[in-house]
Formats: sequence, structure tokens, C-alpha cells
Amino acid sequence: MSKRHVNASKNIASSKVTIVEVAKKAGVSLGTVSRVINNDIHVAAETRERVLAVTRELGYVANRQARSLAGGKTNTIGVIVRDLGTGYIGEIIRGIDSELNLSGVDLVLYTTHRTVSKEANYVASLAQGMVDGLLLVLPRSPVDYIGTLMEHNFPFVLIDHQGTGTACPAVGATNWQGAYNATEYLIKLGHQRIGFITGSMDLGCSEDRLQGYRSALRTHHIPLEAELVYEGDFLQTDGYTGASALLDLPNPPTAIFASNDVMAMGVMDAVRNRGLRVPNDISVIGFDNIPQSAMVFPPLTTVQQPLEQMGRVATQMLLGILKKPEKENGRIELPTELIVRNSTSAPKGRAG
Amino acid sequence: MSKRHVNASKNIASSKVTIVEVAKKAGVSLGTVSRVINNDIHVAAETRERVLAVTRELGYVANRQARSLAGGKTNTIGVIVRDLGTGYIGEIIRGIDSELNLSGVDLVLYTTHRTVSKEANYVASLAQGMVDGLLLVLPRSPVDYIGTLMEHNFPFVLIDHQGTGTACPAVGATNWQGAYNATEYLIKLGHQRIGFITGSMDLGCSEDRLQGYRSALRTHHIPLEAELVYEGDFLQTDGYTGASALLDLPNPPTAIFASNDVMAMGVMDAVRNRGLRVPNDISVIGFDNIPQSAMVFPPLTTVQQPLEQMGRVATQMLLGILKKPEKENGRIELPTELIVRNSTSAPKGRAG
DNA sequence: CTGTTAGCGCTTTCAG
DNA sequence: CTGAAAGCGCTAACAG
Repeated sequence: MSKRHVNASKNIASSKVTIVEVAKKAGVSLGTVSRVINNDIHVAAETRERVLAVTRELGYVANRQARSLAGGKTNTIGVIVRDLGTGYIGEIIRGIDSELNLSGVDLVLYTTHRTVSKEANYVASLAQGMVDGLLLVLPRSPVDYIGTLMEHNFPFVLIDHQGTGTACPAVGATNWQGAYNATEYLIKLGHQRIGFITGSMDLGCSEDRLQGYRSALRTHHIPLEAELVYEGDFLQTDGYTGASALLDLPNPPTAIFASNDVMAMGVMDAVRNRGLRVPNDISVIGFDNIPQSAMVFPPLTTVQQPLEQMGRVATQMLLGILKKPEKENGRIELPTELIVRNSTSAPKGRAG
Repeated sequence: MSKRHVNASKNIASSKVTIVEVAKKAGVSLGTVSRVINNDIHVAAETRERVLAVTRELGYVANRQARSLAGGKTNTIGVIVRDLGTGYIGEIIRGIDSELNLSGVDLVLYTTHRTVSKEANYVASLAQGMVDGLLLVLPRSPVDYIGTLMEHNFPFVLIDHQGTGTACPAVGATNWQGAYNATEYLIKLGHQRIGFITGSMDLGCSEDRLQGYRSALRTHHIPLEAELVYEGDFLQTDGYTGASALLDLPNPPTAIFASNDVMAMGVMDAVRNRGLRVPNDISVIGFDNIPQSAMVFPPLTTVQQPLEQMGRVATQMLLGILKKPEKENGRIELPTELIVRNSTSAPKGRAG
């Protein structure tokens, strides 16, 4: 069994509709075929037609690997995400996807499963020519490769990552402001003891939200108490255990602000599990405004992040860079917005 | 500016850490390096170590394009989906993703945006060697390429698609049975006029659900009335308009069965919008059991599809085929299950 | 066990 | 406007 033969049973490419076949059948050189399929201007209209006809007739499909190996454009951009677990990232991807679809660019998606080494690896791999540009969603350790990426002028945009130092193309949301507003809203409702559950503290956005919370308290002359801040990791169980811990305090909070909606749901569970009611006994507020937050009971007051829009904007930015690499691009912050629903109210025994 | 130079500003690969560099520095031939990075047994332990060391030192990263072009394994499988819009597909992907992660296989995801031509195109493209196998989620027109795929023994598994004719590896759910059970449940509750909103009728699963509904009615000697069946397309608005149409009937139904949860939510909206209550006035039942369905108000009675498991099983199947191509694989049906929540009750004025 | 060699399918000069 | 030729980085025979 020859090598070719083995491949034949493994690979559709062995149907052998390559550029060479097309060239032969159209009676031109393979260089010409290449020009045609790449919309090169330097081809006689008549020749182009003939080649195109053969192309269709033979059902020719360009081989992406070969194309990118040879140094051409891939017309696809790579997206690297940690996982598809939460609706959170899904929303962003939708934005990316629909924007990309508009300009006929393809998308390949890689998931890192929160594995830092995979992240760097995929970046390196994709940047080798597999894609024309990279969108990094909520990257864990961009420091590892951003340097290389920039050095080589490889087009990329960070999504939802607070740049640590280096200025590079990125889009995020006003996390600080969102958290500030939410906290202030609670304060104005009359709450004085407000519990806070953080997100993964290795993420800039978590830090920003925590600071927003703190600033609001400070502004309103409410003492910051360490015992009211619980460190979570953006998972629903963190909300549950965090809320439980907070409610076990000798002097428990009257409101709990979770750094994302998923944790806020965990908080609500914990509250209910103790026979307390939301918002009558405990007000709960989240962050993100994922679709579910409007549908839970009671509907969750939360801070909306323009997730899909972030995906869209980042994509436009990347597409822009692809067109004019020289243009400088900085960080864009999209506004967050407080969405008041029914999980918050004035603290018990107090007028709204 | 030479070609090489242009690439240098475009491509990280120009850092030139190729197999050749490694070979040179390690004092071996490039063939040997290839063997090492492919875990070929025929390399002296000592040589392997040396090469590996250089590999790390230089930060070598294999070029996927070149590798697959040359005919090697890609160690990645391709997943083709229509979109990421609904949680539905996200759940399946999660199953795929986590299963793949277990075996260290990478995943590339392509979205077709319901474009049939794209679907066929991606399949052809990926099958050319970009991936070792293909997972086709809810494919629109598999007929277009399944033949080719099978002819060439290219490994693939269909997810959630009722095969029209050709026997090929696929995993799905017992849609007929699920719809039958749901309808029967409604009947046993005392409902006699049950409205039904279909999914996209070009999808096998929609047909199966409709038939399940019909069979249940037939079994219980309830006449099938065409006016009680509304054709939808799996979108929330279809549920809304469908329910509205149904409720406008001279003799409206007392229960509505929507072919998926998203439409069921639309149904609930429509019911409420007319001042009617769920389930007191109208019972509503869905299909899928997406995460949201447990959180809406009232919590939705629905038929659970083992979405994540379907992803898992399909992936195991594909991985199995990759290992032993000769093994025959047929269709696997995973069981659906009726989840009773609070959107259903006995019809008004009748004891449960 | 290791080196050599021939491509994979395509893009891109460089000549005409 | 078109053909010829040189690789892109790697794998897989084939000889040692």
C-alpha cells in the first residue's frame, strides 16, 4: 500500500480537485488559476470566466492549509475563549460571529478550559498563519504572549481584560462605574451593611468591580469592613457559600452584591434556603445581565454589560486593524447600565 | 521589500523557529526532530532528550498547517453548528468540548448561520485535512455531502439529525417518545383540545415530535384537528404568534405544547398578554429543558433532551471511529424525559 | 536508530 | 496578461 493510497482513504483532498486539475482542464497554468480564485486584477475577463467555470464544474474547494502555508490570507480570524460554560461568553461570541458574518470572514474558535499553557499555545499556533487575526476573550495570562504578538505586528484585540500596563487594542466595559452605581443604588435604598462577593481576583474586571463597590461606600461615608467581602470565582456555588458565610455573620448584611449574575443566583438560593426572602429580608444584585437574570424569580436587579456589543466592537476593531495595520488602536470602554428589577428593595423595617 | 520581509511583519512564524532550526541546533536531521515531536518510538532516548531540550529552549511550536498539509494527523476535530444563538447548541458543544478535553484533542468550531452553501463548504474544507474528524450538529442538508464523506471514509458523526435514508454514525434523542409522553401527560390531566406548535419542518426532529403528538392523541381517541397545529420555526416569536392564533380560535385549546422551550416562553407571553394565566387557564409545555426553563415563572413543564450527553456520546463515537475506522457505527438514541413543573395543570373547572 | 528526499496545495516573484 | 519556478513547514517513505 503506497502512501498515496493510505491518504486516499483518509482524506477527501484525495479526490484530487486541486488547483492543478483545474489548471489542466482550463488549459492555463496553475498560477493563473491562483490569480482567479484570489480575485487578482491581472487576468483577462475571458480567462477568468473559463477558469471559474471549470472550478464549479469540478467542485473545486481551496485548501486552507496550503493557502496559509504559502503565505496567503486565510480570511478567517481566531477566537480564543476559556469555555462555553456560561451564557456570558456565548453572548460575546454571538456579537463576534454576526459581525464577522457581515464581512464574510470565517471564525475558528478554540477553548482553553482555563488552562494557561493551552492559551499561550493556541495563540502561538494560530498566529503562525492559521488565521489573519486573533480575538482574545477574557484572557488569563496575556502577558505571556502579548509581547510577541505586538513585536510581530500580529493583529489582535483583547476582550474584557483590563490591560496590565502595555497599551494594546482592547474592548471592555466600565466595570468600576457599574459596581459603583449598583452599590450607590443600594445605599440610597437605605442599606448600610452591604455584602460583596468578588469574582476571580486574577481578572482585572473583578478588581475593578471590587474597587467600584469600595469607592461607593467611601463616598457615602460607610466604613469598609473586610468581613463583608467574600472572595468568589464567578461560579454559582461561590455565590451560595459566600452568601451563607455572610449571613452567618454576627451582624449580617441587609444586601448582597455579587460580582456576576451566576453567583447572584447562588446567593438567592442560599437566602431562600434559610427561610429568608428576596428582597424583603435581603436585597440581591448581580452583574452582567445574562438572559436568565430577567427570568428568575424574583427578576434580578443587575448591572448590564453590553456583551454582544463588546464582541461586535472588538470585531470591527480587528477588521479595521487588518485593513490598516498602521492605525493606532487603544482601549475602548463600553458603558454598563444598572437594570433595576425586583430583587432589591429598602431594608426591612425602613421606608423605601 | 522582499517577500520574506513582508511576511515578517505579518506572521509570527517568521520568528523562524521551525523544525529546521531545531534540527540544526540539536545537531540532528529534521527527520529526527519530526519523529521526536510525533512521539515516534524509533529515536534514541538520549537524542530525544536533546531535541526536546532545544525545542523548549527555542520555544518551538509546530505549524498546524504544514503538518496537516504533509498528511499527518491534526489531533483536532471540527464541529459545525448553525449558530450559537440558543443555549440549545451551547449545551451540546459543552459536552463535546469537555469530552474532547479529556482526550487532549483540540476543537475548531465553525458556524454556518443557517447558510446551506456554507455548511457544505466548511465540510469540504475541513475534511481536506484540516481536522481528523467532523461533528455535525443539527445539520441542515447533510445529503449534500454525506455521500462524499462516506465514500472517502472520512470520520464524522451527526448530532440531532434524523437520517433520511443512509445509515451513518449519528446520535439523537427519542423525540417521538418525548412528544408522545408529554401529550399523554396533558391528556391524563384532562385536556382534550391540545394545541401544538411545530419546529422547523425541514428538521427530522420536528417531524418526530409532531408525530409523537399525533400518536398520543390517536391512542387516546382524540380527533386530530388541523387547526390546532401551528407551524413554527423554533423562535420565540413563533411561540407568541402561534399561541395567539390558537387562542383566537372559536374553540381554543386548553393546553399548548410547543416544540421547544424557547417557543414555549413565547406562548406564555402570549397567554399572559391576553390576561390569561398559566397554568390555570392554559397549560403550557415545552421541549428541550434548557436551563432557563426551570427559572421562568411559572417553571416550565418540558421534555428534557440530554443535550450535553448527546455531545459527549457523539464525541466518544467519533474518537472511537478515529481509532478503529473499520468498526461499524449506527445511530444512537438517547432517552428524553418528561420534567413536570408548574406550567401545567388540569383544565379549568375540572378536578386534577 | 537516523539522514535524505519527495512532495502536500497553494501563493508569489520573476520573466516574458 | 500569463507561465515557470521557488518555496511555506512538515511528514513519511526509503535507504542506510
